[in-house]
Amino acid sequence: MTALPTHPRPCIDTNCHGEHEPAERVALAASLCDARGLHFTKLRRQILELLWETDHPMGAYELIDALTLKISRPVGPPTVYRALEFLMSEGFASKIESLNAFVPCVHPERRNDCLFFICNTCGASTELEDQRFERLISEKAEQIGFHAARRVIEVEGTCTTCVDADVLQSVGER
Amino acid sequence: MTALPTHPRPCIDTNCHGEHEPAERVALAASLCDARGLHFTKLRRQILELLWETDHPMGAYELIDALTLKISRPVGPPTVYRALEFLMSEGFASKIESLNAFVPCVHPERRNDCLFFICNTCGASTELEDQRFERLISEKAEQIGFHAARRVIEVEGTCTTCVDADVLQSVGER
DNA sequence: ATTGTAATGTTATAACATAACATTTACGCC
DNA sequence: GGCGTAAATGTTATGTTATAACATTACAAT
Repeated sequence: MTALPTHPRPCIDTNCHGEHEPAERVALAASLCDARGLHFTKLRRQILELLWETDHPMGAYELIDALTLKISRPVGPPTVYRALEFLMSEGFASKIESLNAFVPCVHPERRNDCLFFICNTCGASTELEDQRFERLISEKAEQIGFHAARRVIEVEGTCTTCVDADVLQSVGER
Repeated sequence: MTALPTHPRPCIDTNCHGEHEPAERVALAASLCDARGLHFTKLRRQILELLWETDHPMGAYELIDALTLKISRPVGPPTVYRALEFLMSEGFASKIESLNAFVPCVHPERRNDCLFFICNTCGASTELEDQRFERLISEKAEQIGFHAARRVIEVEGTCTTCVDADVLQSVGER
Protein backbone atom coordinates (compact mmCIF):
# COMPACT_ATOMS: atom_id res chain seq x y z
CA MET A 1 0.00 0.00 0.00
CA THR A 2 2.68 2.47 -1.02
CA ALA A 3 1.42 5.94 -1.82
CA LEU A 4 3.63 6.30 -4.89
CA PRO A 5 1.79 7.44 -7.98
CA THR A 6 1.12 4.33 -10.09
CA HIS A 7 0.30 6.41 -13.06
CA PRO A 8 -1.39 4.40 -15.71
CA ARG A 9 -4.34 2.72 -14.08
CA PRO A 10 -5.48 -0.62 -15.49
CA CYS A 11 -9.02 -0.79 -16.77
CA ILE A 12 -10.80 -4.12 -16.74
CA ASP A 13 -13.90 -2.90 -18.42
CA THR A 14 -15.17 -5.40 -20.99
CA ASN A 15 -15.43 -2.61 -23.56
CA CYS A 16 -12.11 -1.10 -22.74
CA HIS A 17 -9.05 -3.22 -22.14
CA GLY A 18 -6.39 -0.62 -21.68
CA GLU A 19 -4.94 1.84 -19.27
CA HIS A 20 -5.89 5.32 -18.25
CA GLU A 21 -3.59 8.20 -17.49
CA PRO A 22 -4.68 10.27 -14.49
CA ALA A 23 -4.10 13.53 -16.35
CA GLU A 24 -6.30 12.38 -19.18
CA ARG A 25 -9.08 11.27 -16.81
CA VAL A 26 -8.94 14.58 -14.95
CA ALA A 27 -9.18 16.40 -18.27
CA LEU A 28 -12.22 14.27 -19.09
CA ALA A 29 -13.84 15.36 -15.83
CA ALA A 30 -13.12 18.97 -16.74
CA SER A 31 -14.75 18.65 -20.13
CA LEU A 32 -17.75 16.83 -18.67
CA CYS A 33 -18.22 19.66 -16.18
CA ASP A 34 -17.99 22.12 -19.00
CA ALA A 35 -20.64 20.22 -20.95
CA ARG A 36 -22.83 20.03 -17.86
CA GLY A 37 -22.48 23.72 -17.04
CA LEU A 38 -20.67 23.05 -13.77
CA HIS A 39 -17.57 24.56 -12.25
CA PHE A 40 -14.56 22.26 -12.14
CA THR A 41 -12.80 24.46 -9.61
CA LYS A 42 -9.17 24.31 -8.57
CA LEU A 43 -10.06 22.59 -5.32
CA ARG A 44 -12.20 19.96 -7.00
CA ARG A 45 -9.49 19.33 -9.55
CA GLN A 46 -6.83 19.01 -6.85
CA ILE A 47 -8.87 16.46 -4.90
CA LEU A 48 -9.55 14.44 -8.03
CA GLU A 49 -5.85 14.56 -8.93
CA LEU A 50 -4.91 13.28 -5.49
CA LEU A 51 -7.34 10.39 -5.87
CA TRP A 52 -5.85 9.52 -9.25
CA GLU A 53 -2.27 9.84 -8.05
CA THR A 54 -2.81 7.41 -5.19
CA ASP A 55 -2.87 3.66 -5.63
CA HIS A 56 -5.37 2.92 -2.91
CA PRO A 57 -8.70 4.26 -1.67
CA MET A 58 -8.05 7.44 0.32
CA GLY A 59 -9.68 8.32 3.61
CA ALA A 60 -11.02 11.84 3.93
CA TYR A 61 -8.35 12.74 6.47
CA GLU A 62 -5.64 11.27 4.29
CA LEU A 63 -6.92 13.62 1.57
CA ILE A 64 -6.90 16.52 4.01
CA ASP A 65 -3.27 15.83 4.85
CA ALA A 66 -2.30 15.33 1.22
CA LEU A 67 -4.01 18.54 0.16
CA THR A 68 -2.52 20.49 3.05
CA LEU A 69 0.87 19.33 1.84
CA LYS A 70 0.08 20.03 -1.81
CA ILE A 71 -1.05 23.61 -1.27
CA SER A 72 1.10 24.38 1.80
CA ARG A 73 -1.82 25.69 3.81
CA PRO A 74 -4.19 23.99 6.21
CA VAL A 75 -7.56 22.77 4.97
CA GLY A 76 -10.51 21.78 7.12
CA PRO A 77 -12.62 18.65 6.79
CA PRO A 78 -15.66 20.38 5.26
CA THR A 79 -13.52 21.66 2.40
CA VAL A 80 -12.56 18.16 1.41
CA TYR A 81 -15.91 16.56 2.14
CA ARG A 82 -17.68 19.12 -0.03
CA ALA A 83 -15.34 18.55 -2.93
CA LEU A 84 -15.83 14.80 -2.57
CA GLU A 85 -19.58 15.25 -2.53
CA PHE A 86 -19.37 17.15 -5.80
CA LEU A 87 -17.06 14.60 -7.41
CA MET A 88 -19.35 11.76 -6.35
CA SER A 89 -22.50 13.49 -7.52
CA GLU A 90 -20.96 13.83 -10.97
CA GLY A 91 -19.65 10.29 -11.10
CA PHE A 92 -15.97 11.31 -10.93
CA ALA A 93 -15.36 9.55 -7.65
CA SER A 94 -17.00 6.98 -5.47
CA LYS A 95 -17.01 6.10 -1.81
CA ILE A 96 -16.06 2.60 -0.73
CA GLU A 97 -18.48 2.24 2.15
CA SER A 98 -16.77 -0.70 3.78
CA LEU A 99 -13.52 1.29 4.02
CA ASN A 100 -14.85 4.81 4.53
CA ALA A 101 -12.54 5.77 1.72
CA PHE A 102 -12.73 7.28 -1.73
CA VAL A 103 -11.57 6.30 -5.22
CA PRO A 104 -11.62 8.03 -8.59
CA CYS A 105 -14.04 6.56 -11.10
CA VAL A 106 -12.56 5.32 -14.33
CA HIS A 107 -15.56 6.00 -16.55
CA PRO A 108 -17.37 9.12 -15.44
CA GLU A 109 -18.73 9.55 -18.95
CA ARG A 110 -21.06 6.64 -18.19
CA ARG A 111 -22.94 7.41 -15.03
CA ASN A 112 -23.10 3.84 -13.79
CA ASP A 113 -22.63 2.66 -10.29
CA CYS A 114 -19.62 0.40 -10.08
CA LEU A 115 -18.60 -2.75 -8.39
CA PHE A 116 -15.41 -2.84 -6.36
CA PHE A 117 -13.01 -5.61 -5.54
CA ILE A 118 -10.97 -4.62 -2.52
CA CYS A 119 -7.80 -6.40 -1.50
CA ASN A 120 -7.49 -6.74 2.27
CA THR A 121 -3.76 -7.33 1.92
CA CYS A 122 -2.47 -4.52 -0.28
CA GLY A 123 -5.45 -2.21 0.06
CA ALA A 124 -5.90 -1.68 -3.66
CA SER A 125 -9.34 -1.59 -5.19
CA THR A 126 -10.40 -2.57 -8.68
CA GLU A 127 -13.43 -1.11 -10.34
CA LEU A 128 -15.74 -3.09 -12.56
CA GLU A 129 -18.99 -2.55 -14.40
CA ASP A 130 -21.49 -5.20 -15.34
CA GLN A 131 -25.04 -4.50 -16.39
CA ARG A 132 -26.12 -7.90 -15.16
CA PHE A 133 -25.93 -6.70 -11.56
CA GLU A 134 -28.26 -3.84 -12.44
CA ARG A 135 -30.71 -6.23 -14.03
CA LEU A 136 -30.62 -8.64 -11.12
CA ILE A 137 -31.16 -5.81 -8.65
CA SER A 138 -33.99 -4.35 -10.72
CA GLU A 139 -35.64 -7.74 -10.81
CA LYS A 140 -35.45 -8.18 -7.03
CA ALA A 141 -36.52 -4.58 -6.46
CA GLU A 142 -39.56 -5.05 -8.64
CA GLN A 143 -40.57 -8.13 -6.66
CA ILE A 144 -40.87 -6.07 -3.51
CA GLY A 145 -42.02 -2.83 -5.12
CA PHE A 146 -38.84 -1.03 -4.22
CA HIS A 147 -37.64 1.98 -6.17
CA ALA A 148 -33.85 1.67 -6.33
CA ALA A 149 -31.80 4.87 -6.50
CA ARG A 150 -28.25 3.86 -5.67
CA ARG A 151 -26.46 0.63 -5.10
CA VAL A 152 -23.29 -0.38 -3.33
CA ILE A 153 -21.49 -3.57 -4.29
CA GLU A 154 -18.16 -4.25 -2.62
CA VAL A 155 -16.26 -7.49 -2.57
CA GLU A 156 -13.48 -7.95 -0.05
CA GLY A 157 -10.76 -10.54 -0.45
CA THR A 158 -7.29 -10.98 -1.89
CA CYS A 159 -6.13 -9.78 -5.29
CA THR A 160 -4.07 -11.87 -7.73
CA THR A 161 -0.82 -10.17 -6.85
CA CYS A 162 -1.25 -10.82 -3.15
CA VAL A 163 -2.49 -14.38 -3.63
CA ASP A 164 0.62 -15.07 -5.73
CA ALA A 165 2.88 -13.40 -3.18
CA ASP A 166 1.29 -15.59 -0.52
CA VAL A 167 2.02 -18.74 -2.51
CA LEU A 168 5.66 -17.71 -3.04
CA GLN A 169 5.89 -16.93 0.66
CA SER A 170 4.72 -20.38 1.72
CA VAL A 171 7.05 -22.04 -0.81
CA GLY A 172 9.94 -20.07 0.68
CA GLU A 173 9.01 -21.26 4.14
CA ARG A 174 9.64 -24.91 3.35
CA MET B 1 -39.02 5.39 11.52
CA THR B 2 -40.83 4.80 14.80
CA ALA B 3 -38.92 2.62 17.24
CA LEU B 4 -41.98 0.61 18.21
CA PRO B 5 -41.49 -3.13 18.07
CA THR B 6 -43.01 -4.38 14.80
CA HIS B 7 -42.99 -7.89 15.98
CA PRO B 8 -43.51 -10.30 13.18
CA ARG B 9 -40.92 -9.47 10.58
CA PRO B 10 -41.77 -10.23 6.95
CA CYS B 11 -39.51 -12.63 5.13
CA ILE B 12 -39.17 -12.28 1.39
CA ASP B 13 -36.94 -15.27 0.96
CA THR B 14 -37.91 -17.30 -2.08
CA ASN B 15 -37.88 -20.46 0.02
CA CYS B 16 -39.75 -18.97 2.90
CA HIS B 17 -42.70 -16.69 2.41
CA GLY B 18 -43.76 -16.04 5.93
CA GLU B 19 -43.07 -14.06 8.99
CA HIS B 20 -40.60 -14.48 11.80
CA GLU B 21 -41.14 -13.76 15.46
CA PRO B 22 -38.19 -12.09 17.14
CA ALA B 23 -38.40 -14.43 20.13
CA GLU B 24 -38.28 -17.43 17.85
CA ARG B 25 -35.29 -16.07 15.90
CA VAL B 26 -33.43 -15.30 19.12
CA ALA B 27 -34.14 -18.84 20.30
CA LEU B 28 -32.74 -20.11 16.99
CA ALA B 29 -29.55 -18.14 17.61
CA ALA B 30 -29.32 -19.69 21.06
CA SER B 31 -29.65 -23.21 19.72
CA LEU B 32 -27.14 -22.55 16.95
CA CYS B 33 -24.66 -21.31 19.54
CA ASP B 34 -25.31 -24.43 21.55
CA ALA B 35 -24.67 -26.60 18.51
CA ARG B 36 -21.51 -24.65 17.73
CA GLY B 37 -20.17 -24.83 21.26
CA LEU B 38 -20.38 -21.07 21.78
CA HIS B 39 -21.71 -18.98 24.63
CA PHE B 40 -24.91 -17.11 23.87
CA THR B 41 -24.46 -14.84 26.86
CA LYS B 42 -27.01 -12.54 28.39
CA LEU B 43 -25.38 -9.49 26.82
CA ARG B 44 -25.28 -11.04 23.36
CA ARG B 45 -28.89 -12.10 23.70
CA GLN B 46 -29.94 -8.63 24.83
CA ILE B 47 -28.24 -6.95 21.89
CA LEU B 48 -29.81 -9.39 19.44
CA GLU B 49 -33.22 -8.83 21.06
CA LEU B 50 -32.84 -5.09 20.68
CA LEU B 51 -32.01 -5.52 17.00
CA TRP B 52 -35.09 -7.69 16.51
CA GLU B 53 -37.37 -5.38 18.47
CA THR B 54 -36.44 -2.37 16.37
CA ASP B 55 -37.86 -1.74 12.93
CA HIS B 56 -34.81 -0.05 11.46
CA PRO B 57 -31.05 -0.60 11.37
CA MET B 58 -29.58 0.51 14.69
CA GLY B 59 -26.44 2.55 15.11
CA ALA B 60 -23.98 1.32 17.73
CA TYR B 61 -24.70 4.32 19.94
CA GLU B 62 -28.42 3.83 19.58
CA LEU B 63 -27.84 0.29 20.84
CA ILE B 64 -25.74 1.63 23.70
CA ASP B 65 -28.56 3.94 24.73
CA ALA B 66 -31.20 1.24 24.33
CA LEU B 67 -29.20 -1.26 26.36
CA THR B 68 -28.43 1.30 29.05
CA LEU B 69 -32.18 1.85 29.32
CA LYS B 70 -32.97 -1.87 29.25
CA ILE B 71 -30.58 -2.84 32.03
CA SER B 72 -30.68 0.46 33.97
CA ARG B 73 -26.91 0.74 34.10
CA PRO B 74 -24.44 2.45 31.81
CA VAL B 75 -22.65 0.45 29.13
CA GLY B 76 -19.59 1.53 27.19
CA PRO B 77 -19.05 1.35 23.45
CA PRO B 78 -16.68 -1.65 23.56
CA THR B 79 -19.31 -3.73 25.31
CA VAL B 80 -21.76 -3.25 22.47
CA TYR B 81 -19.20 -3.43 19.68
CA ARG B 82 -17.88 -6.73 21.01
CA ALA B 83 -21.32 -8.24 21.18
CA LEU B 84 -22.02 -7.05 17.63
CA GLU B 85 -18.77 -8.55 16.45
CA PHE B 86 -19.80 -11.89 17.89
CA LEU B 87 -23.30 -11.72 16.42
CA MET B 88 -21.90 -10.83 13.01
CA SER B 89 -19.25 -13.54 13.06
CA GLU B 90 -21.98 -16.11 13.67
CA GLY B 91 -24.34 -14.71 11.05
CA PHE B 92 -26.93 -13.47 13.57
CA ALA B 93 -26.52 -9.85 12.59
CA SER B 94 -25.07 -7.81 9.80
CA LYS B 95 -23.68 -4.34 9.40
CA ILE B 96 -25.18 -2.05 6.79
CA GLU B 97 -22.01 -0.29 5.69
CA SER B 98 -23.70 2.62 3.99
CA LEU B 99 -25.53 3.48 7.22
CA ASN B 100 -23.00 2.44 9.84
CA ALA B 101 -25.85 0.53 11.39
CA PHE B 102 -26.75 -3.01 12.31
CA VAL B 103 -29.63 -5.37 11.58
CA PRO B 104 -30.55 -8.86 12.77
CA CYS B 105 -30.22 -11.57 10.14
CA VAL B 106 -33.34 -13.51 9.34
CA HIS B 107 -31.65 -16.79 8.42
CA PRO B 108 -28.58 -17.37 10.56
CA GLU B 109 -28.92 -21.09 9.96
CA ARG B 110 -27.64 -20.46 6.43
CA ARG B 111 -24.41 -18.57 6.62
CA ASN B 112 -24.93 -16.54 3.48
CA ASP B 113 -24.12 -12.93 2.95
CA CYS B 114 -27.29 -10.99 2.31
CA LEU B 115 -28.50 -8.24 0.10
CA PHE B 116 -30.21 -5.22 1.64
CA PHE B 117 -32.79 -2.83 0.31
CA ILE B 118 -32.74 0.33 2.40
CA CYS B 119 -35.51 2.91 2.31
CA ASN B 120 -34.15 6.45 2.51
CA THR B 121 -37.56 7.71 3.59
CA CYS B 122 -38.61 5.45 6.45
CA GLY B 123 -35.21 3.97 7.20
CA ALA B 124 -36.36 0.37 7.10
CA SER B 125 -34.21 -2.29 5.54
CA THR B 126 -35.28 -5.49 3.86
CA GLU B 127 -33.03 -8.50 3.66
CA LEU B 128 -32.85 -10.78 0.64
CA GLU B 129 -30.84 -13.73 -0.50
CA ASP B 130 -30.16 -14.76 -4.06
CA GLN B 131 -27.49 -17.17 -5.10
CA ARG B 132 -27.25 -15.53 -8.51
CA PHE B 133 -25.35 -12.61 -7.00
CA GLU B 134 -22.82 -15.04 -5.60
CA ARG B 135 -22.40 -16.67 -8.98
CA LEU B 136 -22.04 -13.36 -10.79
CA ILE B 137 -19.46 -12.17 -8.28
CA SER B 138 -17.54 -15.45 -8.49
CA GLU B 139 -17.47 -15.15 -12.24
CA LYS B 140 -16.10 -11.61 -12.18
CA ALA B 141 -13.66 -12.48 -9.42
CA GLU B 142 -12.33 -15.40 -11.41
CA GLN B 143 -11.77 -13.13 -14.43
CA ILE B 144 -9.36 -11.00 -12.46
CA GLY B 145 -7.93 -13.75 -10.27
CA PHE B 146 -9.44 -12.32 -7.13
CA HIS B 147 -10.17 -14.46 -4.10
CA ALA B 148 -13.45 -13.18 -2.67
CA ALA B 149 -14.02 -13.49 1.07
CA ARG B 150 -16.92 -11.21 1.88
CA ARG B 151 -19.34 -9.12 -0.10
CA VAL B 152 -21.51 -6.13 0.61
CA ILE B 153 -24.57 -5.41 -1.51
CA GLU B 154 -26.76 -2.52 -0.46
CA VAL B 155 -29.46 -0.87 -2.51
CA GLU B 156 -30.75 2.51 -1.43
CA GLY B 157 -34.07 3.90 -2.59
CA THR B 158 -37.71 4.03 -1.59
CA CYS B 159 -39.81 1.12 -0.32
CA THR B 160 -43.33 0.32 -1.52
CA THR B 161 -44.97 1.85 1.51
CA CYS B 162 -43.16 5.14 1.09
CA VAL B 163 -43.65 5.24 -2.68
CA ASP B 164 -47.39 4.72 -2.12
CA ALA B 165 -47.48 7.37 0.59
CA ASP B 166 -45.75 9.75 -1.82
CA VAL B 167 -48.36 9.13 -4.49
CA LEU B 168 -51.22 9.74 -2.05
CA GLN B 169 -49.43 12.90 -0.92
CA SER B 170 -49.18 14.34 -4.42
CA VAL B 171 -52.85 13.45 -5.13
CA GLY B 172 -53.84 15.33 -2.00
CA GLU B 173 -51.91 18.38 -3.12
CA ARG B 174 -54.02 19.00 -6.23
C1' DA C 1 -20.06 49.04 -9.40
C1' DT C 2 -23.83 46.18 -7.49
C1' DT C 3 -25.88 42.34 -6.35
C1' DG C 4 -27.00 37.53 -6.03
C1' DT C 5 -25.34 32.88 -5.99
C1' DA C 6 -21.99 29.35 -5.62
C1' DA C 7 -17.88 27.96 -3.52
C1' DT C 8 -14.72 27.92 0.08
C1' DG C 9 -12.95 28.94 4.79
C1' DT C 10 -13.34 28.44 9.88
C1' DT C 11 -14.71 26.81 14.27
C1' DA C 12 -16.82 23.67 16.87
C1' DT C 13 -18.86 19.44 17.71
C1' DA C 14 -21.33 15.17 16.59
C1' DA C 15 -21.10 10.36 15.43
C1' DC C 16 -18.64 6.15 14.95
C1' DA C 17 -15.00 2.95 16.55
C1' DT C 18 -11.04 0.83 19.02
C1' DA C 19 -6.77 0.36 22.16
C1' DA C 20 -5.24 -0.91 26.53
C1' DC C 21 -5.82 -2.59 30.75
C1' DA C 22 -8.86 -4.13 34.95
C1' DT C 23 -12.32 -7.09 36.64
C1' DT C 24 -15.70 -10.62 36.62
C1' DT C 25 -17.66 -14.91 35.10
C1' DA C 26 -17.86 -19.68 33.50
C1' DC C 27 -16.03 -23.98 33.75
C1' DG C 28 -12.95 -27.92 34.11
C1' DC C 29 -10.07 -30.17 37.42
C1' DC C 30 -8.42 -31.80 41.73
C1' DG D 1 -15.85 -26.81 47.61
C1' DG D 2 -11.47 -24.32 46.17
C1' DC D 3 -8.39 -23.34 42.42
C1' DG D 4 -6.55 -22.17 37.94
C1' DT D 5 -7.45 -20.81 33.41
C1' DA D 6 -9.67 -18.75 29.56
C1' DA D 7 -13.45 -16.15 27.94
C1' DA D 8 -16.31 -12.37 28.50
C1' DT D 9 -17.31 -7.97 30.15
C1' DG D 10 -16.23 -3.46 32.37
C1' DT D 11 -13.69 0.99 32.31
C1' DT D 12 -11.08 4.81 30.75
C1' DA D 13 -9.17 7.14 27.30
C1' DT D 14 -8.55 8.29 22.75
C1' DG D 15 -8.61 7.81 17.72
C1' DT D 16 -11.23 8.33 13.40
C1' DT D 17 -14.87 9.88 10.41
C1' DA D 18 -18.33 13.34 9.33
C1' DT D 19 -21.31 17.45 9.61
C1' DA D 20 -23.59 21.80 11.48
C1' DA D 21 -23.45 26.59 11.52
C1' DC D 22 -21.87 30.66 10.20
C1' DA D 23 -18.20 33.88 7.87
C1' DT D 24 -15.85 35.10 3.82
C1' DT D 25 -14.48 35.09 -0.89
C1' DA D 26 -14.98 34.45 -5.95
C1' DC D 27 -17.50 35.08 -9.84
C1' DA D 28 -20.97 35.92 -13.24
C1' DA D 29 -24.94 38.87 -14.80
C1' DT D 30 -26.79 43.15 -15.15
